[in-house]
Amino acid sequence: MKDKENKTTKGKILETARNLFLEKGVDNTSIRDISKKANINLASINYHFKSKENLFEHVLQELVSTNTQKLPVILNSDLPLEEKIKQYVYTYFEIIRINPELPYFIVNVLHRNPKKIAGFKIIESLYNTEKFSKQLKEEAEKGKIKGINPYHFFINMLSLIVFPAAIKETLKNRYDWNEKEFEAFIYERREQVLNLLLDSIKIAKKRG
Amino acid sequence: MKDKENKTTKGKILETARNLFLEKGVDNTSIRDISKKANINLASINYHFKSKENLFEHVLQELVSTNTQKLPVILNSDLPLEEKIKQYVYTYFEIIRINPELPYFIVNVLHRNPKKIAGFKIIESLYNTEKFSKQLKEEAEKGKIKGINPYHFFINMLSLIVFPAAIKETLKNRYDWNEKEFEAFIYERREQVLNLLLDSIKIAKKRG
DNA sequence: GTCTATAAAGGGATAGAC
DNA sequence: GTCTATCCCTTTATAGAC
Repeated sequence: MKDKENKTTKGKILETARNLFLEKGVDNTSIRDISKKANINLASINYHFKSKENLFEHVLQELVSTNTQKLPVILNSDLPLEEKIKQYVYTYFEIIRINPELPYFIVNVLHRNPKKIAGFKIIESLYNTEKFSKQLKEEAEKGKIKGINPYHFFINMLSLIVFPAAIKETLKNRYDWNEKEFEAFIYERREQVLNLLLDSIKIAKKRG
Repeated sequence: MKDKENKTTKGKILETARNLFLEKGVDNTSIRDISKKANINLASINYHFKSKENLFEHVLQELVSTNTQKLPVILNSDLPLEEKIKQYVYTYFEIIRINPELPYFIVNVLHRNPKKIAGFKIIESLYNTEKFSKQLKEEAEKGKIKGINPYHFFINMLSLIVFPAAIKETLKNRYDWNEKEFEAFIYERREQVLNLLLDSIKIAKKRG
């Protein structure tokens, strides 16, 4: 993704702003910081993006659409339930592996201005769970899986995948893990989470 | 808790700062905001707390110790495993019910300065899982529960409990829940999470 | 311990020359 | 489209009178 960035002024501003926003948060990054790091004149940034808030919205749109577009596609696909959950979990873990700062960034901006941000189409689509909910309900009715509140199941998925990444630095500090050790933990966690989720809706087989 | 606040200047500053930090975040709250809302002279705040960062640290200490001190006590108690998990889950949900902004606040400040904050004794104690880990391991060796990586189990607990609260406003917006509906969802979730956690380590009984 | 006043720095944004 | 210069506001923090 970063390699494809065209090196126009606009592109350079977006790239630098994205990196700084992810690293330090939107409110702790000034357009002067961006100006310095990108080597682009301060007034030029305002010329291209009109305001910091507008620049932030562009960065958010680009970040979310580039990184998470696969998730709603999977959720709304016609895949069988188990395969769907597997792909969703694996894809989400891979997104976070590539972009480890994303979970905290999203949690942060969602809280900054919930009404506004939650209304963004691109954010809304992440929580498009209608088809998935219907699928869970139907499979339960067929007796293939345990009955479960689909909202809870979806939020279980989200929580188990996203939260550890959002407190990554704290876990590393607390348990004295270096980056490699943390990565190994997360890699192992991928299977762990998938199994937990699948087991939680699995109906115990009769022995025989 | 809030009722016990003594109405000294220092107490009023702490209370107002806490409310504003929880509501808007530390970086979006100025000491001027605190000054206005508490009706206390700006210079007086700096007289009592020396700097905003120092005030923040006092607020954090007070918030965490007041609200979460029960959690490490439960985790390090001699309760049987199942009862321990139950009390931990229930207590955590109750803490969040009383103080719904706490999860986001903690996630936020943990990320602001991870090295410094994670080093606070009061924060460290929240992640004191040695005794609990040992207990999980021993029960597994006795064949009472499934073997599981204790870190994963602990982080599963944390994630399932804390994350939904950290994105509360987004969930409310997305699914058109009012405060009451969200509370009902979380109340229901409490059982859901507890069962999920207990089931995940339960060994299937042989039929007989 | 509380007040007014102000220093000193940093922030977003724009005017106007090129 | 890019530059310098600057406006104007907010912020943290402190000096010094009371």
